[in-house]
Parts: sequence; structure tokens; C-alpha cells
Amino acid sequence: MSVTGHTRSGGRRPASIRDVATAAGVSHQTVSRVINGHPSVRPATRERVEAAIAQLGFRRSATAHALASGRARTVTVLTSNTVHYGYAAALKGIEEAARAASFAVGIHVLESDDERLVAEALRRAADTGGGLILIAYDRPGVRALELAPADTPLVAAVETPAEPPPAGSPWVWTDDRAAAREATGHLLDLGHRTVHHLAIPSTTRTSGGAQRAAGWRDALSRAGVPAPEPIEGGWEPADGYAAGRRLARDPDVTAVLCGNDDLALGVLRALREAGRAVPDDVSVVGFDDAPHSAYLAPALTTVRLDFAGVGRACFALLHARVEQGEPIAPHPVAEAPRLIVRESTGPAPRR
Amino acid sequence: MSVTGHTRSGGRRPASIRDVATAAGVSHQTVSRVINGHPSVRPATRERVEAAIAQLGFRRSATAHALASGRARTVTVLTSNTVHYGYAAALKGIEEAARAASFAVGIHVLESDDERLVAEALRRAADTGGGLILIAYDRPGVRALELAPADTPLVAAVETPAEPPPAGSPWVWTDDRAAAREATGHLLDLGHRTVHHLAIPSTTRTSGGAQRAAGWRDALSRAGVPAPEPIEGGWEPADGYAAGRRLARDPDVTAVLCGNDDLALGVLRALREAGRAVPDDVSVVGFDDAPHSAYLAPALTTVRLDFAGVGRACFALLHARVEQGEPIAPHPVAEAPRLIVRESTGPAPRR
DNA sequence: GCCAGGATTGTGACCGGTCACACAGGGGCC
DNA sequence: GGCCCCTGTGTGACCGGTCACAATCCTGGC
Repeated sequence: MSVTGHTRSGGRRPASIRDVATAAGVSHQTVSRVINGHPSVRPATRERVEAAIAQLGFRRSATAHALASGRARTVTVLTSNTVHYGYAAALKGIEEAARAASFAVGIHVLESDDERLVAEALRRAADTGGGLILIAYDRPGVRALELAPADTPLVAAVETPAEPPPAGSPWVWTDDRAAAREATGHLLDLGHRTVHHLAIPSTTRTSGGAQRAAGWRDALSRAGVPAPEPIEGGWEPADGYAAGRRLARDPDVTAVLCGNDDLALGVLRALREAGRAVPDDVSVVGFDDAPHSAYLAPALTTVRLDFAGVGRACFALLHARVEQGEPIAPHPVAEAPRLIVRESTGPAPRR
Repeated sequence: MSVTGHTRSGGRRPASIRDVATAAGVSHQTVSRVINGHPSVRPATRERVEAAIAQLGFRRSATAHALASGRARTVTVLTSNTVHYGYAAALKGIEEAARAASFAVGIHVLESDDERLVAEALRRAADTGGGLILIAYDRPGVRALELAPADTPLVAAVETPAEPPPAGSPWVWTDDRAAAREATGHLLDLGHRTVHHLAIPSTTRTSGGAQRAAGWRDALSRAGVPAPEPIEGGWEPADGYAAGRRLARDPDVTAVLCGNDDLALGVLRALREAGRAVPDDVSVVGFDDAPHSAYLAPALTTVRLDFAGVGRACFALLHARVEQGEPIAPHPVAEAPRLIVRESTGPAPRR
């Protein structure tokens, strides 16, 4: 790796509203009125001020504005990950919406669900003075949600809640439970006797709340099929691979629903190595529809989730809260999850 | 998608240093000294102040600190993308390093290389008062680099420069030219007569500066092999797929070096559909070593680039610049690029 | 015992905005 | 013609820190 140095800057102090005021021959308060679009400024005055602003290249200091007004046009995203597709896509949605509203977006990674660390991260994020968006798809995120002081302005992207959340919870989700049900149904319709489930880690220790697993169970019980023990996987392809090797040994396994596409990727590889053909011997379904999933061999049947839409909705909700007084705009709706059938699923093998 | 509402906050104003001062019976300036670790505060006084801080739950306002000191402990990342692996990984590295240094990190996406848009993005980013990190792997990023005023505190992650950069350029890169040379050499060593190249878009219109292509040319000319016309690809699997279909038709093509793993993914699929086996008929090499590449069928031979290391180095450089006066810490060095040979490359087919 | 000088601490201005309120001028109404 | 209200503008405090400098307290050296 290479690095090159840098030289020192020698710029002058940027223009403040008082500089502009002097240049335009008005008071600083009038300049403030102009930049904030206050109605009662005479057009002639406004023009003089605007000319001065242009001439001096004035830009309102976001810092000073935040300090004086108490409102920081800022949103900080707390997440445990920025590289995985779902997280990155949600971040993308948030950033888009924030940029459109002239909000700055900050990002802070939660490295673990350790209480002290998470609490400190929350404090640090709150220090910016803006709102918070939590990506609470996993332990660290959920922990942050639990630990956040009640009065912090925050919105969370969460898994589908097991039961209707308490009124007033600023939560956003897509119905992945229904989606899991649909995906499982798809496999059952193809004649598979049962469907195995390789789950992502559940966020709540007690309730085993993973709603993807719940949807899978729904479909199975609706079809009158006993649910095999779900397999606790992780998030990574390596986890899927490890689980896949075990699954591959069991000849009764003909259909696997994976908690995400990365797990499915690992499963696919394990099956291939074990000589079990996909979809002829085993069908595999993923979750998320990551960008590469359509190009795999075989192309992965998966559930497309609109993470970016969720991200945009999170921002919209937070924005409405922070900018109270503005009418709450109808939330931009994310697309409903949708099963994308590709090549990794097929009819159950004949016995 | 579902969204639930939220309730209003009713918190009180957080404690300021003057509140702490009153509680501790000292002046606000003494409190300031304590929180900044100034040496000349009597231990007894320090303890009183610290007790008051703890009791009031005082946290220094980042906003006020930034305004008063003129230094915002903030770094804003300007990038055209947050989802692609290389970009996301670089961001991860930046965030890690920034968090360790108690810097906040902002993110701003450059949607195009349109001059006005990029200039406005730069201004907005500068408004935060902190430093800037540019991910200049593509047009929008490079455009931002060109357009940034000379006195902005910025560091850029760039492609390997074609020639030594002007002294003082705050640039960080890994030597992907050498890596491309190595990858091409690997294919040549396997007996392939020549190696085709599917390039990512080059950032500089005029020089065709993509150094991955240059490294590929280096290796070819060193081996005395004429370089076939490189193919202008894009960034996405779909682009690789399109190019791959054309490549598949030409029986002379037995080795392809792709500008990134996504392109390689598309090429792999196109070859498979065309009935050309990898690596038996055609060898394929990628670039980046994205997390899923090891699990593809076949597992992709690729060049591992330490994006996170580059990101950390960017931050270190910026930090040293902003915090001038501190000794410049030795830059954390990113790992050198390394060819990871997996399953997608093999001996040239016999004719 | 006196004084220089470092250690400690306090005072008030300032960073660049916003906010609350005062004040001048002009038009409508009775 | 006087009063009231609205429009347009200015004044000074304030947000929560930092900075420059002044003031006070100690301590050692002679």
C-alpha cells in the first residue's frame, strides 16, 4: 500500500452572517431572515443581501446553526455491519432520503452487544444532537434498542415483530414472516415432503423471535407437516457451508430454506461437494436477494426484500418526528417482499 | 412494509459546563480544563468536578465544541456507492479507525459525476467542518478530487496512479497494477497463449489510466504476447454476463482477467450457459476477493485487496493532518494485494 | 522576611448562528 | 386626526463550549 503526504492549508476564515450584513448594509438578523426564507423582508433588501451572500461565498455554518437552534439536521445510523447486503442496502436507502432532505448522515458501528459498549455508542451518537436510526436485525442492534433512553429521537429497522408492537414504537419492517411462509409453500407445492430451515441467529434469546422461522413453521403446520428441528446458523457463507455439510449427509433432506442468501451460498457449495445436485436432489431457497444471487450456479431462488425502502421509511419517520410541525408526509412505502423463483428450486426427487 | 408511530419526548435540557461548575463550586473554565485533561488543576478540585460531572451526567456537546474550537472531530466520506464490496469495505476501515479516535463519520453519496452535483456535495460535506475522505475509484470520486478546493482537508483512496503523484497529494492506494501483473502471469504460467481482459470503467478519460489494465499489459508484453483489445465492461455482474457471452463465442479465448469479482461472476455464468467449462475450457480470474467469491462454483481465483486497510490509512492520514501537532503516527499499513488461487483457473486446454 | 515565578483559578470575549423583543413607518378605520 | 395593527428592521442575549489574559496562591531561593 502506498500513501503520499500533504501540504498545509492557508485559507482565510469563511464569511459569517455579520460579514454579509456589513456588506449588504443591514443587520445580521436580516441576513438570517433572508437565508431562512422569512417572508417579511422587502424584496429590495433581500436582493442586496443575496448579492452579498453570493459575492462573499457565504455558507451558513451547520455547526453554529445546530448549536443555536438546538436542531441538528443530522441522523446517525447505528448498525453492527456495513458490508453485508441487507445492512448496506438499508444504509443506502437512509442516505438517499437524508440527502434529499439536506440531512447529514453519520454512521457508527456496533462491534458487539456488550452493554457498556452499546451504551457508550448510543451516547456518542446522541452527542451529535441529531436523530438515530438503529438497524436492529441482530443482537447488537436490538440491545441498542433496549438500552436507548426513552427520550432519544430514534427509529429502528427491525425484524417482523412477533406480536403487534406497543403503540408508539418507532419501528419499520417488511413482512418477512409472510415471505417465509410463501417460500416454504413454494417448496411444498413442488412436492417436497418437508422443508428444512437454516436460520439466521435470532435476536431475542427468549422468544426465539425470528419471524422467518415462524413463517416457515406456519406453512409447514398449515400443510400438516411436522417441522424438523431448525438449524441455528450464522450470517456468513462459512456458516451455511458448515450446516450444509451436515444437511447433505441426510438423504431425507430435499428442501432447505435459508435465513439469508449468504447461508444459501454456503449450502449450495456443500451440497455440490457432496455430490447432491441442486435442484434435482435438493432445492434451496435464500432470503434477501443479494445482487450476486441471480448469477450463481444455479441461480438462487430467494425472497427479495426492499431494504432500501425500509431505510427510506426509517428516515421519513425520523424526519417527521424531528421536524414536528410539518405535516407528517405519507411514508414512502417499501415494496412488499416477493419470492423470486430461479434455478435452485425444483420438483422433489422421486423416491 | 409496516411502520409504527412514535410519542413525543419530554426530556430536560442536558447539563452544560456551567451547570457542572456551579455544582462543583468552581468556574466554568476549570470544568473545561478538567474535561480536557489540562495538567494544572489541583487533584482535589479535579475530583470535585469529576463528581459533579458524574452526578449531572454531563456530556460535552460535540456541536458547541466544534463551534468554539473550530475543529470538528468529524470525517465525511464521499463515495459513489456504499453497497459494492470494495466501497463498503473501505468504509468499514474508515469507520473503525475513526471510532477508535473518537471521530464521528459521515457519509455522502455522489450520485453522478455531474460537476454541479459534485461541487454541491463537496460544499455540503465541508459544511460539517470536518475532514473529507474521497473514494475516488470511479468517475464521481475522481471528479470530486478535481473539484475540491485546494484548502479542503481531504484524503483520497485512489487507483494506483499511472505516474508518481505530485508531492503532497494525500492519496492512498494499494498496488493493483502489480497485482494484475501477477494474476496475468499466473494464467500465462498455466500455459494460456494470451489473456483477455474485461476492464472496469477507467476513471480518467484521456489516459485510460486503469492500472489493472496496465498491469495486465505489463505481464503480456513481458511474455512477448500481443495484448488483445481489452473489453470495456462495467461494474456489475450483468455487465460481466454481457461481455462473457461475446467472449464465450470465441474459441480462442481460454483465459480472462476481470476487473472485479462481480464482472467475473457474470462471465462465469455466461460461459456456463455457453457450455464452456471453467477451468477446463476457460480460466477466469477476478479482482477484490469479495466475501462470496470463495463459495462460487467454481470458487473464484482472484486478487485480494485490503480495502479496509486502505480505509484505515485514509483516516490515519487525515487525522494526522487535522490534529497537526501530534506526531504523525506511522501509517497502519494495508496488506499488499495477493493472488488467491482457487478453482476457476487451470491449465490451458490442449488444442 | 521578601520577591520571582510557576501553579491554579477566574473573567469576559468570542465562535456563528437563532431567538425574543423593541422600534420606526405606513395604511385602514372610526 | 388619532389609534391600532402590520410590515420591515435592528438590538442584545443566548446556545455551550474555547481562548487569551488577569488575578491569586504557593513555594523556593537568597
